[in-house]
Amino acid sequence: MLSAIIDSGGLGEGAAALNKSQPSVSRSLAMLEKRLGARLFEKGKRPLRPTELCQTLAEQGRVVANASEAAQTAAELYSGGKAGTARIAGTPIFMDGVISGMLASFQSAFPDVTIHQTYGYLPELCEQLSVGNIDLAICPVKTNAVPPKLSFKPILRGRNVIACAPSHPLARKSAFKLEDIAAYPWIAPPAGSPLYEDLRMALQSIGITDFRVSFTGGSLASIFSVMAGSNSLTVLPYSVVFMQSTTKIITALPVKLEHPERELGLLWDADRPLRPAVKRFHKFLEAEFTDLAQRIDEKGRQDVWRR
Amino acid sequence: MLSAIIDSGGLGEGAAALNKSQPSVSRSLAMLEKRLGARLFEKGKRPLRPTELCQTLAEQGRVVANASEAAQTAAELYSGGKAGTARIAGTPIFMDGVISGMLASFQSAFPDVTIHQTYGYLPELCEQLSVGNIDLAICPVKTNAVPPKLSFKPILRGRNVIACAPSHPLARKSAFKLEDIAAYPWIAPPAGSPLYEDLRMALQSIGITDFRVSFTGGSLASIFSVMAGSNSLTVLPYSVVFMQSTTKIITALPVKLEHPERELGLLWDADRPLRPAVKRFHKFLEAEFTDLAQRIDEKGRQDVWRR
DNA sequence: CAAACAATATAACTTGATGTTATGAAAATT
DNA sequence: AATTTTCATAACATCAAGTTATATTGTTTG
Repeated sequence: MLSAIIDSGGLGEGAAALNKSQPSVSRSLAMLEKRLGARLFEKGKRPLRPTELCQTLAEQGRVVANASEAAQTAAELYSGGKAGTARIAGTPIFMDGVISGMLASFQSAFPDVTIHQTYGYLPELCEQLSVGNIDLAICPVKTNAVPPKLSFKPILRGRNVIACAPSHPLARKSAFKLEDIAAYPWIAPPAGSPLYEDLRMALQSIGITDFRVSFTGGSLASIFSVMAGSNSLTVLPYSVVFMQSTTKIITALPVKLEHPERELGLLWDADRPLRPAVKRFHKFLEAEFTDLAQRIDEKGRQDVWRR
Repeated sequence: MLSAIIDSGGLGEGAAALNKSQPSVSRSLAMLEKRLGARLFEKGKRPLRPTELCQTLAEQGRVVANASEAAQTAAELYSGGKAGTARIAGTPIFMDGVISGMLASFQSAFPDVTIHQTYGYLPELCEQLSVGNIDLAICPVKTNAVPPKLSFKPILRGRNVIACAPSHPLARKSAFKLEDIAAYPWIAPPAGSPLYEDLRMALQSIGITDFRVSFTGGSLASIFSVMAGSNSLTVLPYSVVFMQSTTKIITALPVKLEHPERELGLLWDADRPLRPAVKRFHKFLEAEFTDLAQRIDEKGRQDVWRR
């Protein structure tokens, strides 16, 4: 109040700056003077002149006002989801292959939001969610088997493809027979992962039951490296392949695999209120994925399901 | 409040630290949470765990609390007269010769009090006081002619002596006749000063009417210098000579001069309330002078008025 | 210097945050 | 399961601080 009066050069204008009425400020001043037992503005001077004590107090007041304002903006940022923390987790391949790219643009849009990322498969994710260690999970889920007590929001239809390096012999042929595929070694996802099951199932669906696994257990980065330096094949979600379309590190073979009955989606604990930053990230992902889904559809029709 | 709760590790103890009741703090917290639309402490956890937002707000709160405390101590220092400003003025010889020494000890006792010192003679001092440019004047005043509208507090009886360097011929004689004095040149105080009148009057009182002025118009420091390098004499308040007794720069001749009908005293505007720092200085000077007066009396009886 | 103007102080009233004590509810501990 | 500790709620009192209307005071001006 004191600094407002001093800076604006009058009691009335100071009051206006504070969004208060003039009498209110006048009385507050009088009360403070009484409490201090000292004048804050010199008596009987009409361009109000602050006393020594008033200057000193006003200085501290400015500090208070600044901190108060900082607190308010902090609270607003937080409430708006523009600041804070979101603890997310998901299956490694999706996180590395799809989410990480979106994270980059989220971070540049909301630099004050801290993202804590961890990895896990469905059972562990559910556990972490209900314990409260994470806020949001991104995970493929069987549509008819959403875990109880958790909310699920599907964001992408699950569609797997056979992936290989762009330099792979099959990738360069315009057409090939399914039997040709069997000749190449396979990179298998980690044994416990749903993708591993997908791999078996997918190959079975196109008649391949006996396949040679040349590499297993690595994360996406390893898979990319191995694939680039060999003629290996693997099964990956098409979204992961799609996200790499600019880098030309990986490509999809035009083979129609059977769809697993799963959808990529967001999971969270229905009982826990989502913090604003989490909500913001949630919304962001949804938007990104609705956009992505459409682009995937188009490109997928061209490249993979063209026959 | 938030930082108190966090630091003391509990709502109840936090309340105690704030000198408030536990329910009061509890409710304030609840209201703030409602206003923010966000929790400040995690739900249903008994060692209360602050949320992210709470930590952020508590940080700003600490800033506010510190500034608030700083303001309080500043106000207390000010009210106690231990901080602030005192604008004082007085006749040059007294200020330089007597007050300056006391100022030193006042400053070391109250380092946060700023002293603004100026010089002037009675009419100007009165003007400055009533205009409000100074808070306190230290000045010899005719006891029966205290200026109207001003308060006066006498602090030292006016007694002038003939002063000279310790090396002066007269100072080394155990006894001398008054006629001997006439032989030496005189240092005269500034023409307008009361001391100049005193000089004339004093010499007249001991029968000297015709005297030679060798130096005039200088401040006390000049007078000391001139006196040290010559056989000059001058008339000074005994208190000024006394204050130099440790430095042995100057000494008083054992000649009884007629007392001027003036007393050194403090002057201030009765209509203006004295600021605490001024009051403090006022009190300090009074104490110093009651002490000084006694010591002066003793030493004066020995050295000057011994016959 | 009185009149006019502008700025501040006061009066009277309302409101809401914050204080209290008493007591209920819920986590944590034994 | 019982006990203890800790926090939340209820009911009420108080006071700072908000309001509008109006008086007072300091400054400016004809």
